[in-house]
Amino acid sequence: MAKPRKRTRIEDIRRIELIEAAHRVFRVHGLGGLTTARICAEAGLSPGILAYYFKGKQDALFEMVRYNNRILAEDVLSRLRLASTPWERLRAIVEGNFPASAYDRPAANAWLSVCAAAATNADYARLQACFYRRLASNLGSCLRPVLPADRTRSLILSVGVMIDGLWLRKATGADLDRGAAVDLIIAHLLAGLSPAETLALQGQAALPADA
Amino acid sequence: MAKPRKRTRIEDIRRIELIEAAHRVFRVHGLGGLTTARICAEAGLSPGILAYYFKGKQDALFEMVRYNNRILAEDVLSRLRLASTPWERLRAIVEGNFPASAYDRPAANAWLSVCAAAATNADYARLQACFYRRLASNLGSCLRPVLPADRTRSLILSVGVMIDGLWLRKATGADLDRGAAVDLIIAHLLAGLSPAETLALQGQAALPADA
DNA sequence: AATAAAAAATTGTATGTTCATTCAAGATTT
DNA sequence: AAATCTTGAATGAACATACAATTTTTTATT
Repeated sequence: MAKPRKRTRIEDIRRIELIEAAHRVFRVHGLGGLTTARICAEAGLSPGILAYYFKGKQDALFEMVRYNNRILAEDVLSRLRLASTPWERLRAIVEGNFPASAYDRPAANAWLSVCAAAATNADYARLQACFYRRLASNLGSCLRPVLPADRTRSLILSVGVMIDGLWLRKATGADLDRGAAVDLIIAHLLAGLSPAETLALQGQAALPADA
Repeated sequence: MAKPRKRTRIEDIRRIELIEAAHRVFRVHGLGGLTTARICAEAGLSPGILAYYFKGKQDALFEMVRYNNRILAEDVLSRLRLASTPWERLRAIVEGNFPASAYDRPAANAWLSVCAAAATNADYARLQACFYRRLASNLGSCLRPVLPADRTRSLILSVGVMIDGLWLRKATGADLDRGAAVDLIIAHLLAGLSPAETLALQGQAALPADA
């Protein structure tokens, strides 16, 4: 097998510059308005450069969506590290899905356009599946120790559905802020739990906090 | 003012044929794969004809989305006519938002791509706003007579959010059928209502059924 | 009814635009 | 001077739209 060529410093820098430029354009114009020319212009480079550092537009976009997902995932992770009870972990997961810096209309639209594109783009679909799997796994680790399996499954679904719905509503211009979104989901959780279950979630750390 | 020319029979027929053809292509390929050529081919006509009956592609697409919305709205309406208690009406609204004939992956994707496009297309945005307004108004007419204003508002929001989320999940290929979707929302409603409120909704028709 | 004239409907091609991608040439760094 | 990086223009594909030519339907006239 061919020894993979060691990356130049510049190559790494430019790739990141282009990915971040694409991300900025993406957040404003969505997937539809994302042209190679615009990305390069945003990065302050000439239009041909994109093909030099990426296999093509699709390749660059894919890296950009990964970059976007990583930001979300890290927000959740950093919040999880501060949580000690399952209930705090639950809250951390929900809050992490509405980052203060990203829960706005352009971002919601951008995310929506990726969901729509996932229908015909296997790479996007894979990223999305991975995203959902992580969310389900995170929620499950909080709920499973306290709730019966079917209740756990149903809450994982309904919380996931509400997160999606709240992002979609944001994309349509709904007058919702991060706090309202989180509150709605927390209220939904509380309504679906018995007092005893709530106490169990709040009172004891069913798993080590840094698992 | 000019007397509006009476429409030829053929003109009406062709417009509907083209709209329905567009709708079929739309359901399979989403907004992205919707080209004038494909629409005309699907209708069994030649590529130039679209410009004859519509101002352009955008015009045809707009009519097609309206057509799509009308199908949904009529499903809800016909169910509402059969309902006599507020609870039945509530259920009718929820079920009407997941028509047996349309809650499938292609349709969900198509709908998603319209939501994404609404970000940059004022016409789509207007249709969408109208759609949400009707949903909120329908739900409100059931809940308002029984619940305090803030509870009503919050349930209108959460049910709407769940409907959106369930469609979005469907678009990503989630293994959900119509029944599961409806059940999830009904369960959410029940969890959010006190026994007395549930009884009030089930027991008396707070408004005439055909209002 | 028959026929001619006009209007409407339809076709298929041509045109222009947008955009991703390619590449030869030039600039910069190693 | 060799390797790497960058440019800007050229190429070509996909597509909406415009339109001249042709066919079909309707209307008017005898």
